[in-house]
This record gives sequence, C-alpha cells and structure tokens, in this order.
Amino acid sequence: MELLFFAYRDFIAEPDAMLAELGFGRAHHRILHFIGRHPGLRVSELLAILRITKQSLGRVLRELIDRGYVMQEEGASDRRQRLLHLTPKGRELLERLEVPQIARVAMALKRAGPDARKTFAETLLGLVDPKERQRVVALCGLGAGADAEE
Amino acid sequence: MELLFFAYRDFIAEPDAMLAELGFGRAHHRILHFIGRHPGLRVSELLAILRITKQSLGRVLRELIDRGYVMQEEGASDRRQRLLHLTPKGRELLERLEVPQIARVAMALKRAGPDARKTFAETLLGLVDPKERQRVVALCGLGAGADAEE
DNA sequence: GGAAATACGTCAGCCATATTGACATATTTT
DNA sequence: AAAATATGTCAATATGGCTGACGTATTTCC
Repeated sequence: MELLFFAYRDFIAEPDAMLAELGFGRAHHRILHFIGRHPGLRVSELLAILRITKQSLGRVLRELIDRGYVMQEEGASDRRQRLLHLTPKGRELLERLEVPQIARVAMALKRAGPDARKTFAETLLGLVDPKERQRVVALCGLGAGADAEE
Repeated sequence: MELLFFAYRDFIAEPDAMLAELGFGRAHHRILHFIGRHPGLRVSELLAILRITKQSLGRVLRELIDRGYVMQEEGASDRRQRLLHLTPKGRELLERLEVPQIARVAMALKRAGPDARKTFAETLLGLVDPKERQRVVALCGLGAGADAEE
C-alpha cells in the first residue's frame, strides 16, 4: 500500500513540474490524456471517467480550449454534443508530458521481469471497482492479448 | 498509465468516504498511515516522505492531535524532536480505514495469479525514483523475501 | 406541435490542501 | 556564545474539488 503511494507520487512528479511552468496543473494533464487517447470524447463521458462535476471540469477545460490545446466539434448525429479533440499544440504538449512517464513504466516493467506487464496490468485492474472493470478494460483498450502501450 | 489512474482512484475512494464523515480528508489518512507503520516517526521524516511543507503538515497534524488521534513524545536523545505515535483511537481509525483497502489488494493479487505480489511490488518499486528506492524499501520493510503486508 | 428530457455551459460561494515567506522557540552542536 | 537544527505558527495565495441554481440548444416523446 505504501508502495502504491510512492509509485504514484513519483510517477506524477515529472509532468507536474512541466505543467506548473505553463500555469497548468495535474487536472489539465488528465484531461489532455483522456482526450488524446479517445478523440471525439463527449463531455459527459469525460466527466464519468474523471468522476468530477461539470463545474470542476468546466474551468479547466475552458483554459485548455482558450489557450488552444483542445478543440470542440459539434456532434454529427446529435448537435448538442461537444466532441473533444486535441489540437496539434495539445498533442505536442501531451507527448512531451508523457515521454518521461512512458520511459519510467517501460523501465519498471523491464526491471520486474518478462511477464511483468501482464501481471501488473491484471493486478491494477483488480484494484478497480468490479463494476467499473468492464468499462475500464474497454477504455484502456486491453483487448484479449493485453499488449501495446503501458 | 490509464490503469494506474483508475486503480489509484478506486483504491482511495472508500477511505475517503469514511474520512469525509469525520471531517477529515485524504491528508489525514496519509499521516495516520505513516505514523501507524512507523511509530516514533519524527516530523522531519514525515515531511520528507509526504513531500509537503511543514506548514501544510502543520494544520492537518494539529487537527489529528487536538482530536486525540495522534500523540507527540519528546525525543529521548534529542529533546527538540517530537516523535509521533497513534493513540488507541488513532489506531482504531486507521484500522477501519484500511480494512477495505487491504481486502482490495488481497483480491487483486489473488486474481492476478500466484506470484503477482512479487511482480507487482517490483514494478511499483521500479516506478519510484531510483534515488529514492533504497529509502522506500527500508520504509516499506521489503526485506529479502518481500513478504507480509501489501 | 408542444412538453419533457438531455447535453452542455456558467455564475457564485465554499472547502481542503497545497504553496511561499517570515518569524519564534527550544535545543543541540561547534 | 554563536550557529545550526527541529519544530511550530502567522499570513497570504493558488488549485482543484464541491453544491446549488440557472440558462440554452437540441432531441425525444406523447
């Protein structure tokens, strides 16, 4: 349990420092991340993923839009929807933020042995609420083989 | 990476809810946790672990002391030190907070197979800053065999 | 075609937790 | 005695959550 705390603390530290220079926070990173991985994400889906209120999301998302990191697109089938996309600028920032994290995960998995990826992913998934697991699996693209990405 | 977010989110959720009822927050839990596992912890050590400023710690620690969850003891060899301990009330609360978390981890490890514990711990440790690892190993009591606890 | 439900946005105020900077006190070290 | 250390505290500020209320555009349903 303590390990989980330390790992999360250090995992988050590098991007946090970069974000701070831009006047952003961790919340901005999370939003960029999920939009980046799921282009065309609806606002309501993002709220469900993050488990925050729309008011909380609102302020942070507004900053990202105003400063040109995120774009909104009107839904094709439902014009009430605002489908979220990263701009090239947003993609570039996300990339920069996550390079150190990806490297860190890759190193940790290498260090822990050949089938660490699978075991690690399975265990983390086991920590997620059982009711949520299916959705998380879908979101993370953990298909049959559970490969690619971290 | 997304998995890490979801796992951490759900791992934290139960104690958070209990704490909220007492008017406490996540910060109180972290402090109880580390004092609980390391009785006699010094304030400066706690600050280094949590990576927060003493002002931030101050308020939260004060509440825990004032409400009878934590005691301070004068250092034997150095009377400037305030060694931290849980009161019985503090131990009782910590226990209640962590029962669901321990169960959750146990289930996740079971689900992920026989040597999940070792692989999981190794991977998490790999995520920690290399410079910090030694200290974390010592703190978490991950001796040779890496057994007991989570 | 009009009412209700949905998707989203926004205003205002509150709380928890973190920050920096400055300063106080007791104690130990040099 | 002076300096360094361990801790505590005051004040101001920022971030990122929250609740509640309300507004608007659009879709759905009777």
